[in-house]
Amino acid sequence: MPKVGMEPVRRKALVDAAMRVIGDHGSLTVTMSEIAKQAGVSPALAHHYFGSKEQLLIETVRVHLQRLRDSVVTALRAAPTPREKLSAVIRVSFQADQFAPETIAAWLAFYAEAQRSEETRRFLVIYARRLRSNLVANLKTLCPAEDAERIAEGAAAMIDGLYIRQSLRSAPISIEASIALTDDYLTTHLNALRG
Amino acid sequence: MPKVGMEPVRRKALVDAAMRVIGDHGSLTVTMSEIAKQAGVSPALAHHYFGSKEQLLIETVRVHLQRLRDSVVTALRAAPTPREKLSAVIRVSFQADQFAPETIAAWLAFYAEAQRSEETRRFLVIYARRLRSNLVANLKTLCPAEDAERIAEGAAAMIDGLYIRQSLRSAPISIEASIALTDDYLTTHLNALRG
DNA sequence: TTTTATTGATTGATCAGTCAATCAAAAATA
DNA sequence: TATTTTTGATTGACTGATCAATCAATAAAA
Repeated sequence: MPKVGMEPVRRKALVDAAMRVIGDHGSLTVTMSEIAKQAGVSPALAHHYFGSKEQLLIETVRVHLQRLRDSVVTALRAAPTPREKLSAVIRVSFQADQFAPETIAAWLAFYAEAQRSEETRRFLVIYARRLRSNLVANLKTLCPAEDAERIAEGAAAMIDGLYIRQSLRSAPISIEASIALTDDYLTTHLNALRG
Repeated sequence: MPKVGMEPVRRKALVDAAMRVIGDHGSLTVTMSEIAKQAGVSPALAHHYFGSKEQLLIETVRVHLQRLRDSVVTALRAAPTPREKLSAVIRVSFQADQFAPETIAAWLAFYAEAQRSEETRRFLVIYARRLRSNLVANLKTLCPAEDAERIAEGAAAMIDGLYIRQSLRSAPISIEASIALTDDYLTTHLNALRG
């Protein structure tokens, strides 16, 4: 059985398994056994590669935020104009896989975890900053800097809010509607500035 | 020591203690011992009155949502016009005690818990519906019903989003700024409808 | 032989929940 | 009023379950 070079394979499998289990469970109070089982290995192996449960969870946040970041970068490259880049940022936030109930449940759990884990908090802060800075940078080409900051703050809040509200699954709003609502926010406020 | 009629006193003390411990801890993974200690009683007594940890936590959500509701009702009564009622709803959401880091941490934990506890989820759904319906009712007097629904959705999302973003404590935005941002959202969108 | 991958078995800690016992106020009774 | 009974309040000690983490052992590749 034992083949050399399994480490990266196992690490990826465990990180993916963690995300899935956390999403299903809707909480970070998952056991190493559950995660390991989902990844098809023994709990001991998970400890072998990650040292502790906390490290595995931190790595899970890190990897998934990295993937999200890659999506944003790709989407930004594909959008030619600032206004289209703004829409692209919004669209990525509401991508199908991001909007899946288990994904939202997992992110929610990470937000809660950030209250205790400084490292988790750091990752989420970086994500929040990046979202904001992407919005501000493109807004600045369309309106004064001061307004750009304010509108970005509102848009970021709306994205996070729409996202969180999905987690309750009451009056669930579609991906399209969420995108439209946020996009409309930008359009209306930019128009208001022109008088 | 033992006096009769302690039950309501103890229940309140335990519910308040739970909220405080959860807020400090930033998570629902708190022990009955911690809560009981904070309330100044033995863990056994907490079990005596609430039966289980889950019941105590559910009661904690219920009580605090009830208090929030009372604040809203009072604020709505005091506001004379629909437009002022809208601002009142927004203002209550960002009240000083609501905006305290521990309070936000606690609500975040409850949102996460709602993924698993059907009863917790029910309470939060009711809160979300009530917020939405308060907004819609007053917006309808100022614009067509269809627009009212849309604007309410956006405002509710923005409120939740601004709230959640405070939990990361990065680029923290003041109470006043949060209120202003949300209020501005309403004003701008209502104006846009008038052409 | 040395190194890497892997696991079963075990340990130690933590915790929710239980229970029997205690204490004092209130109610009933003499 | 004095005495007994009942009841609510309260806790310390205990139990059983869960789980993260460890470790020694095994198996295969290098």
